[in-house]
Amino acid sequence: MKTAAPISPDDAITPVRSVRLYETIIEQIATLVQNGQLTNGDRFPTERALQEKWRVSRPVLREAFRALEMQGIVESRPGGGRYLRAERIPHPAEFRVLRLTDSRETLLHIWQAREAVEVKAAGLAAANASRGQLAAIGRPLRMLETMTPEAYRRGDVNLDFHSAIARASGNPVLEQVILDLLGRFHETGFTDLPGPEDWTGLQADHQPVYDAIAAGDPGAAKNAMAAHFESLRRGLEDNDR
Amino acid sequence: MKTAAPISPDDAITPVRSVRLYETIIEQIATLVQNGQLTNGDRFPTERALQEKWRVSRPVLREAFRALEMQGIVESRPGGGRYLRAERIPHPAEFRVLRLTDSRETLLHIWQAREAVEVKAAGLAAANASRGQLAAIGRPLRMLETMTPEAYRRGDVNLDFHSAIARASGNPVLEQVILDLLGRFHETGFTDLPGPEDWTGLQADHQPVYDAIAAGDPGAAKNAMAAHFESLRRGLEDNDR
DNA sequence: TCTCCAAAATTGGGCTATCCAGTTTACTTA
DNA sequence: TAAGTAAACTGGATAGCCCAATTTTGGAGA
Repeated sequence: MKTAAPISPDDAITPVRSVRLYETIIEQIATLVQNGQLTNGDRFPTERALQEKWRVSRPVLREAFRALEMQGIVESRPGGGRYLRAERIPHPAEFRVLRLTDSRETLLHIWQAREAVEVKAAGLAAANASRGQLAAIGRPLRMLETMTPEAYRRGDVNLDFHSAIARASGNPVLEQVILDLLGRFHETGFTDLPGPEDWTGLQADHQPVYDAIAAGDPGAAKNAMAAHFESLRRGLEDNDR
Repeated sequence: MKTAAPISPDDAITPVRSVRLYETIIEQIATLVQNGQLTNGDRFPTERALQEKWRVSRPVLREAFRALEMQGIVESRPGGGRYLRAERIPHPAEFRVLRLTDSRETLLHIWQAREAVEVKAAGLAAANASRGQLAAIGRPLRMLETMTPEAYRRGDVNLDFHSAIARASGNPVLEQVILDLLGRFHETGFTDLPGPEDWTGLQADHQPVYDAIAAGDPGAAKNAMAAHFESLRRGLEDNDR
């Protein structure tokens, strides 16, 4: 077995991999969207129309749409046409799905990513937060004092605090990234980070962040947020789920 | 219009959406992998064999494999068969790629988000990058020396550099976030950041990042990446697309 | 017996033609 | 004018075919 390929000793050469027709079709669709000829809710031309326009067979067309369909980018309604369900067609590299092999490892990865964006957001929030946004950050902090275990278990308090800061950053892009990561973090089922007993510890972490933002000190805010992530990191590494 | 459906007043009930055949095939494949009948480098049965086994047509089979192929889960070799390129088949929900909904945000917001996450990635890459990953980072750097304006305009060189670092970070979550932001950044049409004339300037920015990663110095790598973002920020603020 | 090479079988890539079941659209009729 | 029905349209799925690339096979020659 393994009669050895004469070329590509350790497949570092790149196997040329001829371009598949369905890939070029996806690019066609992508340019269609980029040019603005098609926007979010729009209906695609019919298979038969596109088949003639791009000179490919229906099966190929369907392969391309299937791939996009599974990404939630297009929606197919039998008898009713196809509809665009995204603002843009992602870059091919983005299609590689995030494969979560080990859930504990994944948790750390999400944590790292969250730290990067949330530290940044804390700094921006300190510089930009309005009165109302500041209040939104302080609210979950005060709720921490008078709270039932069930309410805490729902994890909303912690989530509210972080998403309020994300919003106060004044950067919608950053905010969306943070919200997405928060969502994934909660999906892992890791709702009770510090243990339901020491909310005081959580508050001890959150309070300095709030104070620094309220004081309008970006450097201090970033440090406080970084310290918060650092202090909980150990708990993540030990605790098995 | 809208003769009103007795059920589902505002279609929140779920439109049943009949199951597509290719989806069931993907499930079949998934169980095949789960049962251990197929492991990572293995070769799939042929289209003809599976077609008979599962009683579906070839096009359906191909749609399923295409979808998995685009995720990098299977590899198709014309004349050579199909191969499994993953340890497991992700849950359907995981296939949804991270997509930020609102696309009309300023370049600066994306830039800020990129900085947060890419500086982090640079630090991780310095600590974790393998030989091959380091080579992948250096490659676009060398291409910068001998390049036509057209090739540059395509923006791939810059994109390759940044996505290589993202991958080298060893954090798939971070990588996905970065790829998404890179995609959005390019979508804005802002391909020629520093102007096609001073590639030397771009290289002057990129080189220190590479050097620090190659040296395995996380602190230096983060600083170099931060400097890179800072040096281009002004250009972004002035130039109105 | 072993090596090397060409012919044959295999395999994925792709196309055409056809049928089916929902969905729209258009037209007829009350 | 409104309602109902038939026709046209659209995506879902199949069958069968051809092609090019890759393997496999079977010799022929050393």
